[in-house]
Amino acid sequence: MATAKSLSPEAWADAALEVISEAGLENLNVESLARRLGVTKGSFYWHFSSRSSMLLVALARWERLESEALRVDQAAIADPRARLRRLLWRGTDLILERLAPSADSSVVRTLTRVRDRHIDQLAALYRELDVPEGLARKRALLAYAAFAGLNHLTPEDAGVAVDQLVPGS
Amino acid sequence: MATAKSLSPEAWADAALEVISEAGLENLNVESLARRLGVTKGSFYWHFSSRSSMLLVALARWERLESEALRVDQAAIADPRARLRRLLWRGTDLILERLAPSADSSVVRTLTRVRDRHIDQLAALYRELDVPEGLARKRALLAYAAFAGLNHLTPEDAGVAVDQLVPGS
DNA sequence: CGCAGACCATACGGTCTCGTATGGTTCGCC
DNA sequence: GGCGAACCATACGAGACCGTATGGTCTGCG
Repeated sequence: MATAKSLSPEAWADAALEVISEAGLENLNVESLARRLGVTKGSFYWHFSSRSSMLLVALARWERLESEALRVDQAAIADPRARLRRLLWRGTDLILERLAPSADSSVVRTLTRVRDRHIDQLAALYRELDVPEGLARKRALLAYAAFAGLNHLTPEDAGVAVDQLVPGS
Repeated sequence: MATAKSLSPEAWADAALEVISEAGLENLNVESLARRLGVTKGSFYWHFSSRSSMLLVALARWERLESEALRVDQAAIADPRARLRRLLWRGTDLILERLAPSADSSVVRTLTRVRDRHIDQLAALYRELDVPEGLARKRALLAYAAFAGLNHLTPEDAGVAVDQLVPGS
């Protein structure tokens, strides 16, 4: 069974992010999270002072991992068009979608930062694709709106939408 | 004080839709809803058998009102471009946004119907604007993705995004 | 008048979840 | 060997919410 002798805060954060991705933030509760890790609440409240403090750690971890994964992902693609397409598909990230409807202020702050980074990155890509300066940001805004709404379409339809956001394809 | 002598199911449904628009579906609970209407739970459970049955009524009412309001709205605008622009701005409907993250099956069914109507309407408008048949539906899908993601932008940025979805403007 | 039913208040039981209290086990280290 | 801290189990209290039970009030109507 490989009974891991001890749990780290990161293990809890990762499990929390899994739950958020699968069932949304409102279904993230301490006891089911503990069960998922094979322990009980006693363990949770040893590692964290409250549910919300754990959420802070999980959010910070997600922001860091998301940013890093995006960086690596983008760096591995030479063609700007392919890079743009890849970035757009990240709109279907489930955690992003599940976090969006939250009114929690720490969630909102995190999402705002991530959003701004995404928009900036989209604008940079359009500039790299020879879209004139003024238009690049406008295109980025349109692309981001679609990016944020992609999961409301079927994957095939989402593909059709993404295609139209990649110039000359 | 104009103490309304009696409450109708529609009054409950309207109040529920307000709460959903303001605070989301997960914050819609019977007692606070009753307080908003100046009564107690006793009244609620006389009019409805359960919270979920009331939600069904509210959803049906929303779908009907939304559809009717859209029809009237569109019929009053002659220019197809203005009509398209107006339709796109409906993506910022708060109820639509607040309902989207729900996993409730009746909510999902309602939203699917509304979505399909919106996409069809977008496609029809693009055709009316002389966009070739095959492209019209593609444009509609892109427009809908953006439509669904508009509230993730500031109003000004949303305006910039919408502009790019209206041909020849 | 007086009754019946519509409409609402109040009080209660049940469930879920957070957080606390407290006790048990394991492991490094003197 | 024994001590202390890390780590976890178990049991409990508190609050939010759903739904039920039951009783009160008002109104139309025979």
